[in-house]
Amino acid sequence: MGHVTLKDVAARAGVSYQTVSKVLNNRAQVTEETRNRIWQAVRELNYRPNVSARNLRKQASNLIGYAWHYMPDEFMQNPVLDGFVHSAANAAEAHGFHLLTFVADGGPPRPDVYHELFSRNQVAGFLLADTVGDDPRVEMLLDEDIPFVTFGRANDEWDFCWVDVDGQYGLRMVVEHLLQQGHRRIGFITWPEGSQSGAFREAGYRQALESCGLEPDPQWIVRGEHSAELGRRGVRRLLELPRERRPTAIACVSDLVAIGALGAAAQAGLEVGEEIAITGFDDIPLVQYTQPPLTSVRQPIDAVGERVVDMLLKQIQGEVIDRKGVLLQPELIVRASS
Amino acid sequence: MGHVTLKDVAARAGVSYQTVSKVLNNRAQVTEETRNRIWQAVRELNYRPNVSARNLRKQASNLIGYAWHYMPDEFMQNPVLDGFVHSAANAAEAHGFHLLTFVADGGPPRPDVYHELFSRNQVAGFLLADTVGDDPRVEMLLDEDIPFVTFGRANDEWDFCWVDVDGQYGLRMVVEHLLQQGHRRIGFITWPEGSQSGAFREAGYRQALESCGLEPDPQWIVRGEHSAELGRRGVRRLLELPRERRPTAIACVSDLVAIGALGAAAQAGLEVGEEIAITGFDDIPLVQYTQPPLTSVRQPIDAVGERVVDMLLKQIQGEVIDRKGVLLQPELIVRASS
DNA sequence: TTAATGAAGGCGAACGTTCGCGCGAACGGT
DNA sequence: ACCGTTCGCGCGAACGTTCGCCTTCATTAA
Repeated sequence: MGHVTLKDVAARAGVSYQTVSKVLNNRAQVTEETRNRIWQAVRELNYRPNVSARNLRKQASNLIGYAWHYMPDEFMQNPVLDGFVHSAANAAEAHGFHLLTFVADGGPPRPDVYHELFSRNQVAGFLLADTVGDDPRVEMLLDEDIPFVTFGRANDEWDFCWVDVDGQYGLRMVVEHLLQQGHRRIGFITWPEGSQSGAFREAGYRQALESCGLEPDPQWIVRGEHSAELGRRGVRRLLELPRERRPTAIACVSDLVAIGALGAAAQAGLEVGEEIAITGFDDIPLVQYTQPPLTSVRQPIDAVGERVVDMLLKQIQGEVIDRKGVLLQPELIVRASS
Repeated sequence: MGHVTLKDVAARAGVSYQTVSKVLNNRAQVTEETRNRIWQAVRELNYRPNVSARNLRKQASNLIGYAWHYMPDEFMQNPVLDGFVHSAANAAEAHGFHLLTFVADGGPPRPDVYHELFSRNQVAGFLLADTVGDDPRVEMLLDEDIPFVTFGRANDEWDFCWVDVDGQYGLRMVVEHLLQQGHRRIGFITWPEGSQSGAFREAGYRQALESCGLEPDPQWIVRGEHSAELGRRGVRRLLELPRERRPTAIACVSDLVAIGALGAAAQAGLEVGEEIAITGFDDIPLVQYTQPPLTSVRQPIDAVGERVVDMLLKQIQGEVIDRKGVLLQPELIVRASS
């Protein structure tokens, strides 16, 4: 048989199909007995509501759009984002929503892709990751009053919902840990200026040093595009410094960078964890297996997914959001590299 | 203003709304002039069709389900699958379809998740990756006559659509290349018996050796679960063999395994590429940057995505599929490790 | 007895499309 | 002038829901 509809169920239960609908949605005043009859018919016929019909009638959608920002030239996919999508999808499914993922090569997708999806009523809102400072997508979504939540902050002057992990706190923990290990000259290999999360992490680095009365030598900071190569280059450059200014510990802005750094340090004949300390950020699964295992900062990625979906669904349902920005605290994972 | 519907467009163009629909779907007999009027009204009002209404009426869906099989404990995500999803999503979008991704922790999702999604008319069909031999999902989908295509083969006795990369050919190329480099004792580090794609690759390994008159020593084959650790263990074990039986080249079943092998060989004081050859499979982006860069086999992943979507859409539209199984040929990428 | 109350469930309409049929006008041929 | 044909477009219906209102009937209180 083709599709089972409300009418089929109603016929079998001996009621009108609208009543069946009400029972299924718990907004019915019916006797216990008819309710049971209806549920039994539902089970016997294996009825499943038609999503399109429901969405059409309710002028809604049970889909959440997420642009999967794929970069084939990137050396390694971003496990943090993978974890984010996964937890967000899980959280959404718990509320009867699903993730519609669309893709874009190279840069982030153009705002009109979002607009199109929304105005066709295909999705009820969006989740954004890797936003940039003045992200045109955020601007458009805000303008058009389309529900969305970002993972990561953007332009501070815009008033929208975001969830982020406190990178400043994360790096402060890292550096405080290194200081506690006795290190006094601590390098930092990071992204170019202009990166917002880079700036937060750098602030944490400086803050920890300064609260200890130390001023970071400008030469201790090496910048470059996100890659393992940056880590290698950074270590080489830091090791070239004269002995009395040479860092004994190096904090890296990400695990990927730290992996490069690990390699370069080993190549330079240094035993990481003994003669030099190296740390990462993100705690990707790989770093448990590096030689030596890497000290890193774990992002509470499941919590991020839940909060993000929670806020988005509230927006979609038109509720007021009490706290538009949510900052979650990461966790320091100390391993043998420091 | 709220949503612009066909009626709004029709009012502005001075025609009935059904005519607008026909014009937009190119099934109208109308004068050039009214067609233009209608299109102009569409543009002026920025009309976008309502997906739910369309799907409801057409008894269809513009979504393709894909279960994103996430394994947090896995050391490294699978870049091949990422590439697959990306290319499939791209191909789908070119035909007005989108990917609905749902998730499952640990193992593959239960068949009833698929069934549910389909019977609610949420999706029109499915894409499956990492299928296993007697995959219960495949069995169910076949039983229920739900459109789907798999990336990778399953039980040979079932008659369904699949696209796969010829791993046997891939490993034959690898081993032939190694033979050509003068190697005569070639090891193979692979997955446990029972893995289907493992079996194909192993067949290629054997075939190449045998066509050269060599018989593989059983000790040259090391098996274990997919991990970098397997590579390390494999190399150690192979290097323990007496000198005259010790392989001078080692083919690994995947890049991940090869990365472990690379590390263990270096640790044993061997210069990879000179004193020993090591190869991988998949050509993940990372292996361009290993020390030394890894010889690998590149899967034609874009082609896979396109074929898969193509076959699925044909099924959805009820066309007959001429060739149910498609085997695509990979490419050998020779780098310094061999 | 009667009117008010409330519970149980039916009914009509609407959400925005697509699709087949039908109708009037124009047109060409006899 | 008449008839068949084609063109251009309108009309009604249907897809499967949800939602508010209405009807029916039994119960209760005055």
